Amino acid sequence: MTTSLDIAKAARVSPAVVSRIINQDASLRITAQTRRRVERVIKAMDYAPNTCAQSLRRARTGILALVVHDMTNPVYAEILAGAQDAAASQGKALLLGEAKDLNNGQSRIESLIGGGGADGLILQGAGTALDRALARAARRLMPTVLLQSGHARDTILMRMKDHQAGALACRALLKLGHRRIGFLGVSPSLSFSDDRQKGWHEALTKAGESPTPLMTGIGGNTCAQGADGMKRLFMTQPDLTAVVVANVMAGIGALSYLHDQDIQAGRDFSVIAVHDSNLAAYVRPALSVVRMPLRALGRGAVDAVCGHDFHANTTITIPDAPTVIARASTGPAR
Amino acid sequence: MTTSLDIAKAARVSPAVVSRIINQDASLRITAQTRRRVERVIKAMDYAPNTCAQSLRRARTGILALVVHDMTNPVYAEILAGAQDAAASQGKALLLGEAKDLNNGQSRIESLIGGGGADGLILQGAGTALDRALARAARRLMPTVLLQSGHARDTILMRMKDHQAGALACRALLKLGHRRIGFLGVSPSLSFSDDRQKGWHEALTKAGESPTPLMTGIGGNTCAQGADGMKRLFMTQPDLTAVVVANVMAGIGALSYLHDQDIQAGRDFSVIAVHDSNLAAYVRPALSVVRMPLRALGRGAVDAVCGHDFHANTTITIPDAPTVIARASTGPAR
DNA sequence: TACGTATGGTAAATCGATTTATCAATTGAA
DNA sequence: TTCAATTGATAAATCGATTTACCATACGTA
Repeated sequence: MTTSLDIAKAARVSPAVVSRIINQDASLRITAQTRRRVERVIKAMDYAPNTCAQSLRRARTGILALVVHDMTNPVYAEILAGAQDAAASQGKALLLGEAKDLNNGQSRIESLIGGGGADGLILQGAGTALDRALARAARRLMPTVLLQSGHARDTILMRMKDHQAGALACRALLKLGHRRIGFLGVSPSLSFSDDRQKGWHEALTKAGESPTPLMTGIGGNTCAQGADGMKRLFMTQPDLTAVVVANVMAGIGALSYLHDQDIQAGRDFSVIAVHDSNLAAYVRPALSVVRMPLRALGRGAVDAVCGHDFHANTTITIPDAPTVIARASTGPAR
Repeated sequence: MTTSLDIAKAARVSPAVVSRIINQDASLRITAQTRRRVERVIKAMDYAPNTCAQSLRRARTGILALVVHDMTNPVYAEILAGAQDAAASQGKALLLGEAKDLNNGQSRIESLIGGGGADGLILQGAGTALDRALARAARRLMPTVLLQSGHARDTILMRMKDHQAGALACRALLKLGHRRIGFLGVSPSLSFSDDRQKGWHEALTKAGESPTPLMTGIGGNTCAQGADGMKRLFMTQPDLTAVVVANVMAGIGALSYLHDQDIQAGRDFSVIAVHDSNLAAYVRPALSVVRMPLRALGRGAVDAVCGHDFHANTTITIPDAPTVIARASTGPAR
């Protein structure tokens, strides 16, 4: 590898000059001639500073670690895309990890986080003991943001308006005349799912209904879980005419179950899910949704971690309001 | 941050001992007592070696760079997941980048790649000038793998059996009695899409048909592009009774178009797409597909990059054969 | 006693870039 | 002419871990 010393020798200057030119040190006074000479050598030898040496010296790497719980899920992929987007504009790179690969400090990403290999950590959907251990290890070293759920001292929790999303979804169905409206959550242990459920509960209550636990079920965040959840919910509560599904993938799964039962979504039964995805628009019947600011969430996390004003032990809620997008899977109650 | 010197002082040994204990140097002879003392201090002070210093000294980082062309696409997300999986078992971490964020060496991920911040590079769907520049910058420094398409000296091209996939899809339709079978590619500039088309072409020709360019169209890799492509294909070639779609997302889009035209997929018209996705099984009608070894592709790329036997300037084809999964979107020709 | 050989460690160079303090030479002013 | 200030750079310390070569001391043996 070409080093700054190689450049320095070839350009007949000291490594200090090379470094200061590359880093645009304004206090460096040299003749235009010398500057040109060095710049020409840098280009000719295709020199790029060794980033490890740089990071060691400067004590920052320009890398942010992001750990997610299943990157193949389009919903989380969207958050990831938002984070990547913001990272790129902040001049940072993203180190990506799967929560399931965490291994008590043995995995490479954990060593990197524990050993100053990243400038910040974003942890999505924290919940397990390993998540907690990672957050604990990171928070002393670098700004740490928990996305959507979880809590640990000295970190920021970043969330969306989940309560409002649940309420909006439910109100959209109420407006169509539905009264018996069920709820399919992601998982009861996840606070954001819980908040959506509370929103649903509140909207129903305000409308004069009395929601019961029997009207709720677990739909997960995959099509398979959603189909299964819909089936179970129907068994316990056959009189429902509509349902709020807390995750769009589960919503698509719910639609598939209805289709297989010859129940026509949008006419015989209504489904609305939380999170948009371009998929929701292309399944048939098209799935009505409450769009959430997923990209903004990812972006916000990166900005918070990079920002000079990192305030630990706070909760940040992305201000963008959830918006209802009515498609064919919702229709008037009969 | 705690350094090895801090540990050394607290345990009354030299930093050399600390390092050699942590790295399990077999040639280190010390009393069990000393070893315990050091280990206790390491644990008590929660010491983790600085990874930048480590990487600088050892000239390897334990990081692999992976640059993709749209991580929100479930198909590429699957490759990503395979890569992450293999990386984790190799004890590596993944640095993730979007091709669209490449910026002529200005982005952080490019500096890292150019400056030895990664041990290898995997570039998915290379095609643009920036892709080429990145591959050129990387290949001297580290093992570089191009996934699915692209070419650059001193790199490995890793691909799947795309020709076979196209042929299998087409043959599945032929077996159902279809003769007028169209093809919706991803983009003509992508070699893997082209190979699938060649497979389709060959299968049709062998069956005694004479495929023409008018029977092909562009479907991209999103639902929107697929719906649009299906529409155009119908306009130019209204006598088709079935179509092979080169990408599953585009396939879902095609289904949506058919639905909106009151054409019942599986009965009036058949659709089979390349790539499985759990979505394909949950749209209605369920989409028939040719499943490709996407995870194996991602895994293979990581293994190739990490392997001791990196042979540049070769093409590796993932041996797993594509398999047809017949669902409801394909049916007998009428 | 003298010599070889384990035993239990340590000293110091090194990886490559950054950065502060410093220095020689030149210019300008009094 | 002499002192101060500016110009155009450089020397050397530093970041933190790794690793090679080496060094005391104690032990066993002839």
